[in-house]
Amino acid sequence: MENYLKYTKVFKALGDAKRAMIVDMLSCGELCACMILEKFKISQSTLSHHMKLLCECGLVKGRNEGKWTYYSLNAETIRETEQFFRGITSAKGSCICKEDADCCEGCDQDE
Amino acid sequence: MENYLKYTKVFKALGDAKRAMIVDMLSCGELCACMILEKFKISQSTLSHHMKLLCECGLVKGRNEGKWTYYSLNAETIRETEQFFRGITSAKGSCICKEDADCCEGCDQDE
DNA sequence: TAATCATATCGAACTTTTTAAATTTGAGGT
DNA sequence: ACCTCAAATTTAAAAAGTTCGATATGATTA
Repeated sequence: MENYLKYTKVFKALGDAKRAMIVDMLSCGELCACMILEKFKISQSTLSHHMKLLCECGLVKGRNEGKWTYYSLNAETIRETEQFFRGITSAKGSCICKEDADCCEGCDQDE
Repeated sequence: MENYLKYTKVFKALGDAKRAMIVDMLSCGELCACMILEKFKISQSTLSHHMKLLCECGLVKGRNEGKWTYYSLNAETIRETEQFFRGITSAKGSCICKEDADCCEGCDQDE
């Protein structure tokens, strides 16, 4: 149940084209924030905000080195998210309506 | 590039706990809107709105039968979304920054 | 220890999303 | 034809998200 909390945050993070592109860029390997900034027509503060969201949902890790911050993907969250996605989209997955008939009663509390 | 358009819509749809739960419920098989409504503490109009979003992004299909509307998952979009996710999270995927150095220039136009 | 550079945070404007009540539509049933 | 029921749409209000300029922080450099 608390999985919904965790992974809808990840999906929300990917629900923005720029953030999805940033993830794509990072799939090639670690990048400095300034490198990412060069690729986009956004302000530095906006990028910082996006990176914060990506880090908070666990999809991205940040690492400080002197003045710079290097970002890279978090393989574990990626693996888990793919698993969660499979879980909710296949009958073999968690399938809450089978497990617990009253599962959705409190669903508005976790947002 | 237009993939970002398409799949960030899917992720946005899943970026809401209730909608993710609805998808989970539908993974067990087709359900009538009224059945889904019973599970949630939301109004009929709100559910209708959520179902519209889920259909518009391609994740869910609707089918009318008399007064009722039956919803089911769209296997094709699910498969494609998983592929897209793998694409942007693995170095073997699309990796826009390798393919096109100026790929992100116009990224704010597609939202 | 100032100045500078890379990021982060704050504050405010603007846009989008979420939600529900009220209404409409469209299909049966009486 | 009229009534009823399921679902969609409209409307409006509140909540959340996006963006950027200005400012703060914190590390290197002169």
